[in-house]
Amino acid sequence: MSQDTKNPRIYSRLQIAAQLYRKVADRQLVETAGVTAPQLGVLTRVGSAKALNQTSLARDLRLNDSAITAMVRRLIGMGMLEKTRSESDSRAFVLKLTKQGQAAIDRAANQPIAINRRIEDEFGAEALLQFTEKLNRIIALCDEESTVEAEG
Amino acid sequence: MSQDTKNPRIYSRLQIAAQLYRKVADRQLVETAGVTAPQLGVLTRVGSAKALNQTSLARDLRLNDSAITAMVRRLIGMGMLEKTRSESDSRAFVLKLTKQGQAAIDRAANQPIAINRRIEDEFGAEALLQFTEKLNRIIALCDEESTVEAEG
DNA sequence: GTTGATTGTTTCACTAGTGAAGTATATCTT
DNA sequence: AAGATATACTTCACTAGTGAAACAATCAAC
Repeated sequence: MSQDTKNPRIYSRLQIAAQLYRKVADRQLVETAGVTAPQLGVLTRVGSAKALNQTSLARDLRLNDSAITAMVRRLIGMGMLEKTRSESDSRAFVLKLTKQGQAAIDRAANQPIAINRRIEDEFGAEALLQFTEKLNRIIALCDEESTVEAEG
Repeated sequence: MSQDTKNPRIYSRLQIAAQLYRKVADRQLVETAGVTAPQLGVLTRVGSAKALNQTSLARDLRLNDSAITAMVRRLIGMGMLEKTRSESDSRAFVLKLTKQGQAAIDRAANQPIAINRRIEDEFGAEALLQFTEKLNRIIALCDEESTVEAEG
């Protein structure tokens, strides 16, 4: 009835969906691959790049630098990742998968988790595309809104 | 090319959209109302209920109890919320808004934040409805997936 | 070739969430 | 009425993110 019941609906639904999806995906991924979803995201990106540093990784994943610092620390602790000083730039590190890290990616690739399957099947290719299109639109609008604030 | 590029797309887009949306909404809300988006969510729910306890609040917001414990502690510290032992059940607390808490809600209601406006306008009523419908579908599928795991 | 700005990373203090384990009170069951 | 079970809440240890401030290395300008 108030404006409240209209506006927050999309915001809070989005938050709930994202949180729940992460929770379920985490549970299934930890089971099959031994890593969480965000961790797999990092490993995958590192694996598909040659000589990636943390700043680029942050940009790719749209996280800030300190999130990456923490993430990388954890993954190194788990023996999934290695970090060596870059030869060309001695401020930077070069990230590399360990055998274990690669193995985690492989496990995840070989046994795709149920929830992803489920959502894909339910939605179908077209609806999926349409949906991600809208997510991209939201991302773009948030980006605009940020830069407007920063400038104005 | 691999399954990787198809599956994670929706998951990671959803995470990025939710995170970014929260970030921008937080920034704007803190400015206008002096609270974050999750905090406003709690205040709003408390304000619209008569005699709410923490467990019901947790259910309503789809959070677990410990998240509520922490959230409520913060809001009490900010002087937005009050907590008194329930008369009918002495395990439970009854949550109530302070004048300050009500004022925060009012400010948020009177000056709706830009990003919500922006997204609503861009999408239009119908697309918005369709979009939240799909978010609800994801939520439902995650719920199913959880109960399947728990039982099976 | 110093000087100044930019870049890569870390640290710190914070919000916000999860899950497991614990404590107290209520509620059944008999 | 006692004992078992359920409910309300807290605590703890954790993941995952933000933003601001610091530091060192690099790059541009002069």
